[in-house]
Amino acid sequence: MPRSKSFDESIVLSQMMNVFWKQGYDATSMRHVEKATKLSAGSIYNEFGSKQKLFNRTLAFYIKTIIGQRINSYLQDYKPALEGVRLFILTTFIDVPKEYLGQSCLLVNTAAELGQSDKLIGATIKRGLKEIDRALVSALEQAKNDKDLPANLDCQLAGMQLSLMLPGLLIASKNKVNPNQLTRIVDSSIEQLM
Amino acid sequence: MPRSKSFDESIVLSQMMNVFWKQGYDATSMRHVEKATKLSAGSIYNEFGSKQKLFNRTLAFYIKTIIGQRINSYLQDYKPALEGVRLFILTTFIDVPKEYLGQSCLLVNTAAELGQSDKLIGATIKRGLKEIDRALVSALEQAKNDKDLPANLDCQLAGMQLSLMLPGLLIASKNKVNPNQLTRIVDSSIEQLM
DNA sequence: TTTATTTTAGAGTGGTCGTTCTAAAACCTT
DNA sequence: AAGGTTTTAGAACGACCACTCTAAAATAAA
Repeated sequence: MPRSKSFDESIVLSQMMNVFWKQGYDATSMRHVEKATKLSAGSIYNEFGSKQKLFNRTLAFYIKTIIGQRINSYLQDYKPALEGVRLFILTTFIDVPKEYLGQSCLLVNTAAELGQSDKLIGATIKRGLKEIDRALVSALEQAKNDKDLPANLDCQLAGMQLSLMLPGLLIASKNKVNPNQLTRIVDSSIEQLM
Repeated sequence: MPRSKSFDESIVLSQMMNVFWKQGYDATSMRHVEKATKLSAGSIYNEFGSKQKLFNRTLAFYIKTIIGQRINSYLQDYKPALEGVRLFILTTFIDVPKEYLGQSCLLVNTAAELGQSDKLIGATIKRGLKEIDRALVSALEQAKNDKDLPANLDCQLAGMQLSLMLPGLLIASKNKVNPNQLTRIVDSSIEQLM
């Protein structure tokens, strides 16, 4: 009978997530990955097949855990729903868990870095972006039901409008624009929906 | 007396611009640059010193020419000013000159790819972003003077809000979101200022 | 035409990339 | 404990990276 694996996959994925998140796809070499996971290249290739597939798995893991958790916290049952929307957006660039601070968002980073140039990864990106969008829209609809937003608001449009701000917020925050200023922009964007 | 150079700098810069614009900084090797400019590595290093400096010069050239031209066309004396603002934003993802189609914006791409990780280039990015912001704000102020925007509008805030949309629009457009939908978002964002 | 100076082409540098290979170590069943 | 199988570590692979070097070609003054 075979020897059993010595590593826990979700731990490894979360270690890889940190490396890719900090440095991006291209700038992260397999040497970096080896170091971060304390596995050797052989084991990694055995398990994941290629750097591309490895990254794709990592990105999917990120969407499921990091983004999924924020969706759960702020866009699922948060009351009032509109405040949840606000917090969801703000937490893209403030109140980031200490260990991830300044790393912005892996999904958006990747969307900007790789775009549709890589088909496999591109599909994962698209799925992630759509997930955010859907959650935002449904939270806005909830807020509309709660009479916090006007009855004639096009939530689909408003949701896309808000999700469209995320990349800009991340880039601005990366370039050291004052977070208070960014918060004011978010607040005023939400107010304009009312 | 020395032999004179056989190339025109602004032609070379515009050739380099195309390569970097299409592929990004990391993905572009000196071989690519050699091929695009039809110069050899030696000449390029003679003239620019390093890949980093070369890219920085190219990015500055892009800001001066491509972005500068769009600022001139739409944010300087365009009447009505508010329509100029609208067109400036829309032309980030539609009506792009054929030869640049689908390349999105080199400045924003770079801001996302390199962020503040490279100091030299980071400074150029910051300068470029600020230039766009300033031009947008002053066009909004013009529109306010023309009574197309309410007198109590905070143009500074509104300008940042609009410029913050640009990265998101580019990423969405890169990921094949319907341009008509994006146009509707831009229009509704501008209407919300009124 | 000669001479001084610069630009040029392109081979060559050491280093790092993603990936593969190999053989020893580790594990589970019998 | 022995045998069969897998995982593992780490060396090794060819390819390509940014960059440098060298010597020939090109130029413009004398």
